[in-house]
Amino acid sequence: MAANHERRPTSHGGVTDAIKEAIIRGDFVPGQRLVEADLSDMFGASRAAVRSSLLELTNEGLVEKVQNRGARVRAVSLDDAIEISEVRMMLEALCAAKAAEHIDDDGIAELESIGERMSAAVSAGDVFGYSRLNELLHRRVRELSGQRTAARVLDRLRAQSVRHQFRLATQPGRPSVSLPEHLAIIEAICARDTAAADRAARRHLASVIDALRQAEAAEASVAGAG
Amino acid sequence: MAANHERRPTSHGGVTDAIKEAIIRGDFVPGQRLVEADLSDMFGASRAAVRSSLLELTNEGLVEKVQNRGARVRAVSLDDAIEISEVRMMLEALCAAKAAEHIDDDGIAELESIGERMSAAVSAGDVFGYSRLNELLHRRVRELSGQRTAARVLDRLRAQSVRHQFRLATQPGRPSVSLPEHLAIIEAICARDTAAADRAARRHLASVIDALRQAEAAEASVAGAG
DNA sequence: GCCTACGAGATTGTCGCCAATATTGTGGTC
DNA sequence: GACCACAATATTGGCGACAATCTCGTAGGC
Repeated sequence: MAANHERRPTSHGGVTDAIKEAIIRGDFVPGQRLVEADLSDMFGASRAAVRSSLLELTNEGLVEKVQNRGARVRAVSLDDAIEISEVRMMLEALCAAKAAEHIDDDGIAELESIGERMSAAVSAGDVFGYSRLNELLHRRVRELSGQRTAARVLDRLRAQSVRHQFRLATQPGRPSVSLPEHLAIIEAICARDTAAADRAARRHLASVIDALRQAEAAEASVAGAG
Repeated sequence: MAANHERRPTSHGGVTDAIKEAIIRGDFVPGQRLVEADLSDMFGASRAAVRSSLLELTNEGLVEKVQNRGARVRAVSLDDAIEISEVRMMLEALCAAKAAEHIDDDGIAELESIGERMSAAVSAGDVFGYSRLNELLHRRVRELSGQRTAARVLDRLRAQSVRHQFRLATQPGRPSVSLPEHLAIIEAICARDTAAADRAARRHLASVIDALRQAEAAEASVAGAG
């Protein structure tokens, strides 16, 4: 298993999405070589299509290419993840504030529904469901903000850091820390309080960075002890 | 002049840079169609090279491609420019704060030198020189911050908005508004005052957004009167 | 006179081949 | 026994040609 990339997208966009998904899902691990001919067989596309897809994904920060030495899945270090989270802190705060400004009644109902489902998922210990709601919440806030420039950047950064994101989500005790932060963001946006939304988003991302730093420290001590 | 794109880069990177420069310099105007065969002749490269360059520049937000309908130079609207400036406000503030944290004596000397030259350029009415120093200052702050993720994003956004940037710079009276803002950023960073650097960068970008909005209003009234 | 269907030209999308470069394995020499 | 030069292989980079698609002009029909 872990490999059912046997569609026939043939064309550029399809191959790009397929490879992107495979990287995000973890079918291709960080550092793994991506040989054009192999991908070409795997997805049933021409080498040219694979080639342009690889170029596009390089621009998105998901793969790294070296002249005449091929492409590999980009390995996002913990330092990179922290940098990404710092940028996200700024931009998610911007989007949260904008969302608070522009939100309508339908949006409020939707966000509140997401909040309730998140609480339920955490109560039920449904880590995976909570993780998906987490992603949904962040995406909806980005969309509701109407700030497409920031949304595009955040999309890319999120794709780059899914692995760290997921590791954090499965960390024991993490959901009970992040849930109230998420609820605070929802509450602020639904109250149309831009300043509070900004602060809540900042606090949440600061907490993410803290958690990453702790993971870094834990890993270092394990490495030292092992 | 306005057209001496007759190098022979042949390879991908060279063509990409050449087209990018041509767009940034204004040799290709917003909305202009970019026909692959024409570019291929113009730069002496194969169509495949031009093609991959166009794809890369699409990802950078400098050109827009439509399926089977070709590529055009992206026309960045005033609304787009304001969005971009909003994102820049967040990220330049982050970089300024980080720069204030990490800066060493050499960096301080360099920034102060840039500040002095900016003052001199404004005194002398050297708009073009001031504009170049402006870009230099922002770039050095990005680099000194050590935040490569933010720096990469800012690089792209800046390339997208050069046209608006330039129009602002040539607006009469604008330098005397932006100079003290720039000097405040330099002073805060050199004093290693992260909070002040953050505020100064925010204030500067807020002023840019204001200027853009005024340009929007002025244009609307001209359009209404004409 | 206007609308629709068709066709010629232009432009992009895709593919397979060949050359250039890096990597790996082998043999020889000190 | 280890190091270096060289050749074989694997992989990427670049190019030209062909097919698919779109645009625009033209002719025919209502």
